[in-house]
Amino acid sequence: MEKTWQPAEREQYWYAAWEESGWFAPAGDGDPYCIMIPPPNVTGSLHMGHAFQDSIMDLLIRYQRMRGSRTLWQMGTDHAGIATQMVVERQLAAQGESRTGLGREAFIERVWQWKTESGGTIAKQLRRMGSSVDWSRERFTMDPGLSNAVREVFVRLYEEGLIYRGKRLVNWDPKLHTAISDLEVVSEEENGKLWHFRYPLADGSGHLVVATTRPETMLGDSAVAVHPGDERYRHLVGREVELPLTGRTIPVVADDYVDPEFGSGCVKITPAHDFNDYEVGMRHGLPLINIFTIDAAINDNAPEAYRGMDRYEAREQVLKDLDAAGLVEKIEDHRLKVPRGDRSHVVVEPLLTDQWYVRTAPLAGEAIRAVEDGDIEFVPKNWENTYFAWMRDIQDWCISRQLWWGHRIPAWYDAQGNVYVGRDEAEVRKKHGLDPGLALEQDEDVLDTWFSSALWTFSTLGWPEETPELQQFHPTSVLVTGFDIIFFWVARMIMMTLHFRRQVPFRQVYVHGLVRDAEGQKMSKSKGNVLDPLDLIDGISLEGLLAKRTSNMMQPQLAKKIEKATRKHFPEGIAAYGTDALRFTFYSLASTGRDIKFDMGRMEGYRNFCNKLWNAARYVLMNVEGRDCGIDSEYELGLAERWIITRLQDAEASVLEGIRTYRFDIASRALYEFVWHEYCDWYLELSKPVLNDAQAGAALQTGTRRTLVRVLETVLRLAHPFIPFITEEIWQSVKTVAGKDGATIMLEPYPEPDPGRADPEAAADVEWLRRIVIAARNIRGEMDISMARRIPLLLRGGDDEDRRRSGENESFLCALARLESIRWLEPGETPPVSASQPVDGLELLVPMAGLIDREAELARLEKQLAKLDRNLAGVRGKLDNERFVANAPEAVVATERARLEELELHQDRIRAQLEKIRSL
RNA sequence: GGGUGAAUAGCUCAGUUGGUAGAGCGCCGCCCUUACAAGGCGGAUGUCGGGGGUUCAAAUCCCUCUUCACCCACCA
Repeated sequence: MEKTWQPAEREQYWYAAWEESGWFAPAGDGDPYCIMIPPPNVTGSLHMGHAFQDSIMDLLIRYQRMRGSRTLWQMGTDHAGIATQMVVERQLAAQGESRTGLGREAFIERVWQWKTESGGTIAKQLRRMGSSVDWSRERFTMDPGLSNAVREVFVRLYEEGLIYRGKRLVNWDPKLHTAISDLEVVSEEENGKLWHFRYPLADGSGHLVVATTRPETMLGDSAVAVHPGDERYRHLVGREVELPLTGRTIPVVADDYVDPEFGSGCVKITPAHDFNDYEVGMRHGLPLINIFTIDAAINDNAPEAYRGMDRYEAREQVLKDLDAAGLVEKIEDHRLKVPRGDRSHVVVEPLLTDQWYVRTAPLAGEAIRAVEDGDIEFVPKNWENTYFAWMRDIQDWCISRQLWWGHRIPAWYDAQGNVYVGRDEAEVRKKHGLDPGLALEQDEDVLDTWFSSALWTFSTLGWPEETPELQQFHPTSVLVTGFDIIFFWVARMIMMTLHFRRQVPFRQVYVHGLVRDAEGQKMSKSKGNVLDPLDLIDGISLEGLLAKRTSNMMQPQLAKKIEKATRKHFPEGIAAYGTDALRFTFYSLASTGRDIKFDMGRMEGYRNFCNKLWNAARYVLMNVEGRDCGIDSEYELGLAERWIITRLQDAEASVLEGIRTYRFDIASRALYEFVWHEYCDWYLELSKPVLNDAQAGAALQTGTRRTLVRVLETVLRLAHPFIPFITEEIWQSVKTVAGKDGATIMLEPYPEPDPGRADPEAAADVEWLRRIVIAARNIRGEMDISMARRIPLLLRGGDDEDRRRSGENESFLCALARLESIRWLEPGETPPVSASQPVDGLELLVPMAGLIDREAELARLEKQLAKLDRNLAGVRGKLDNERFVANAPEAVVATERARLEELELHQDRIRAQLEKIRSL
């Protein structure tokens, strides 16, 4: 084995080997276990969020596979309607072409072409993460099977009256020229103004004042509303006002919607361009005057002077004109929420259009109940509240998009505008008995991407066919996802699946946090703080990283700032840490549901951990290869062996519990702790005196070798779901000496703790041993005595148990504390002047002659004494409190009493030592 | 306006049913002791955001306040 673990070549080698062997596919006849991958954008690339999420899923999958479950990790990608269409449109624009120029068919052809070109990226990257997805079953939301499922669902919902078409006010994205759902609108507070305008009363008897944040919409006003109880304006209700600049008059209406406290208490009502005003308009039978084109420019319904102007241009003009007419009362600064499209980032416009909707309320009831009844369980549980809150107030879902890339809506129109819905045109004609000569046009629109995603758990398994996979793997076991798509995806999957399968889509939803940068900022291209998981795996130079972060920027002016920050955080670029280190970092940071700040320091630590494991394996092999490891021969387990086996059972139990409860931080810490601080720090050290002692019995040495190998082999299996590559690499080297002959660690059984193998006495003895060694090392360390120098140790006090233990473990003590000798003081014997350290009832003494500096020892003892005094004060405080003694459980009081005794003993000893040394 | 989460060592974070505050990184010493310097050994470091309360005992339970983050909601 090399001196350090070199992930670069070996990781890719092993992944290819696993994949070629077909080991990722479901196998065996164990209980089915299935995870559906949240389908990444087919043309996208892996970001830290994916890497995190995929690491978690792969851990669960590998764990289940090793346990013997029939395990399926269903792979697939999403066509990502808007996102993908935007990318291709941008490419076209760069070549001087356009979507509309190409025409629908050619454009879609181009998108498919782009999918073929770039569609492999994410798959390649997933492989680098070690993700053991079943590639043979890979699906795409627009492949024939899934498209069929989409049509089936649409038609059935339509026939059940759960899908309808209607002219409604929707969120319109004027840049992308499509409707978007409420969820795709993000509102942020921005600085704006509140303009107060005077609208003259039609009879010339004065005016009223309206306040607005959007002056240009006044061109579409069809009323002014006041609160019915507002005394100031009661007399105006029912009268008419002149709508400036338009030559129209509009009524004053009374409506509860108005807040008399806000602004002037009069609200201009623009039913075609504001959701609230729309409602008010409906209540009062007001006309809807749409003044915007699909670009949000002024259309022909507005006065001629404004036609063709962009909305912001129109705003300026309206303001100018109103000002000229002397109708501007005042202008105030105002913070307002501005709704923007989550993709285009332009301000969305409420616009009256024909769209398709899913009636969600009837679907929501079951979906709520499934979670209430525990058929679906969120982890952590508090996300259920978020889910409930949204589901109980759910709005109909606008599913049509005016895009070209996506599932075309299976609806056809005749020249009269009659709608026919069916799986295809032939079915429509047949079902409705339409004349073959009747011309039908299919709906131009496509479905919201999330519509097909909502069917993901069952469409990927072959629905509407009742396939064996569907039978076996549905409901799936757990959904691993981010909280940001609970509404977009999780809730809709639950509704659709319950409706069409009468089954939940998954039994658990594990909701993980967001991966943020070291400063807690969201990673985004525009902030230039994005980390590419592959750069962490393979490493990247500073120049490479800078180039990556500052190329193709939407806002090139930020490049300087990004460069500066990047130079600060990564002055030497990024080292190659390997996939295992990255994965382990994710696990260790994945505590319950909170966001994680990605910390390079931690990753370095876990890279070192991999290396530690690697070197432990080197040590083991070095001592074991070609020797008898007791696989089929006589062996004897010494104290250290019985202890490490005991600790291994504990570690296994902790790791399992961590995985079972989705506490990957706990599981990974248990592994780290065991490997580094038990196995390496102590057991490997304890094995040395045995293996190097010519006097030691052969059976004991065999038992030691056996245990070295077997514990290592078990730890590799225990760690494999976390760090698959290095464990496979090492396992291949140790499997033979460990008496194993499997082809791969990934199909070996997962370790299970066996309480019967625990040996509490051995555990206690080694615990004692550790304390003695640490105490001796403490004297050494504090006194700066080199490890090269062996020191004599004197023991005083203690009981028979202490004598037994020291007698049985002399060679361990000498080896680990680098002792020259151990000697018990005879009762009444006066020891030489020594440095000392109490351990329970025992006192360790190291003669000072030639070794220890008087002043240094005095300082050390003073320090210890001060610490003891603090502890003693605490304990005495408790025991002097009568109420504590009276009320606390006896066991707690007893512990404190014992502790007091011990502390006092130590205090006496240290005082005696101090006196003795001072008197020198 | 509602809701959620967070605040613990210089940094990133654990802390299970209340019972002596922990890890990693960083820091300070000493060590190239043949598995590992990506290492070993030893060490220092906290009014557990503030204030109340319950209790013999609170990082932990209750109330309240402050700060930060996020989610939802129609205030022109």
